[in-house]
Amino acid sequence: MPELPEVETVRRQLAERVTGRAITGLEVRDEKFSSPATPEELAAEVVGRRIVAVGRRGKYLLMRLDSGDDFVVHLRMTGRLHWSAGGPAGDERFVRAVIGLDDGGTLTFSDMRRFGRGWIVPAEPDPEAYWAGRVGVEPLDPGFTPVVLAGLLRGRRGPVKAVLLNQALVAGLGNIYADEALFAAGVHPERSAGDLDRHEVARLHEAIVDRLKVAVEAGGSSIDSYRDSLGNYGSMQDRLRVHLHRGDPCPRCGDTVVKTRVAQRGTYWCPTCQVNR
DNA sequence: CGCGCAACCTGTCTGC
DNA sequence: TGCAGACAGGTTGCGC
Repeated sequence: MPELPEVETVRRQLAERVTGRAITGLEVRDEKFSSPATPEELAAEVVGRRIVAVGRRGKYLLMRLDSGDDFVVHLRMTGRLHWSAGGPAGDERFVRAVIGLDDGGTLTFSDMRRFGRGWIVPAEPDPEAYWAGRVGVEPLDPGFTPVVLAGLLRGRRGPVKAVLLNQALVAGLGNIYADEALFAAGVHPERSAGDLDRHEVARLHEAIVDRLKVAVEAGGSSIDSYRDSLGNYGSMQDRLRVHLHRGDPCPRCGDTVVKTRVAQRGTYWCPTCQVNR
């Protein structure tokens, strides 16, 4: 499922290919894509506009338009944004929207489960107010430090994994990289967030940054449906240490990786390396 | 405010 | 073999 590394991979590819292009058409094939706005309302904001930059906030992909507005796309679980030099691409059954570009290229949004959306965050009056309640610190920005992480964990009694999944606190971690970061840090996913000592917080901070950086370099994890914007697989799925590895030996100690439910999510961890003290 | 949980979807897996 | 139900998980919204 697309998390920060997958969205960042798509962002980099699109930045190279669509920056400077004008949007010549928006064909919405599934009205859920633009909802609650109508397809006509969304098209009115994007058609004729030029894409001046491609950015990212957590798992949100942002195409900055020359109007100053952001055309935001969220892939949710099974969304794909596919760029092609010619016409629409991707699995015809699941194509939800087709964006035409002035060089003849096409961005095709497909999404089996129909959770993904595209919408406008207007430049006025205050886009930051829109993001403030949704996305927290960017874990690959210099502003993400052990002290900042400690502040986010402080006073919270819920499981530390729930904090990592909360986009309003740390932006971009999902179920895959939360599991991987907790394993790399040697922290049990159900540890009460506020109970971590400063050494554990430091290890967790380092693990989050490291796992995300490695995953970005690997082009993300292609589990189930994820492909990048050129239709290629990532390779991080081959380097996951515990996620999806129930029953396999822990790569560190050899004990058996287990799967339980934490924060309403399937959670993979090592009972020896991640002790809930 | 913090936390848990249902809902949104549909293809695939699991168990009887 | 077939079919019902569980499962997958990012985000929103509601209830306590």
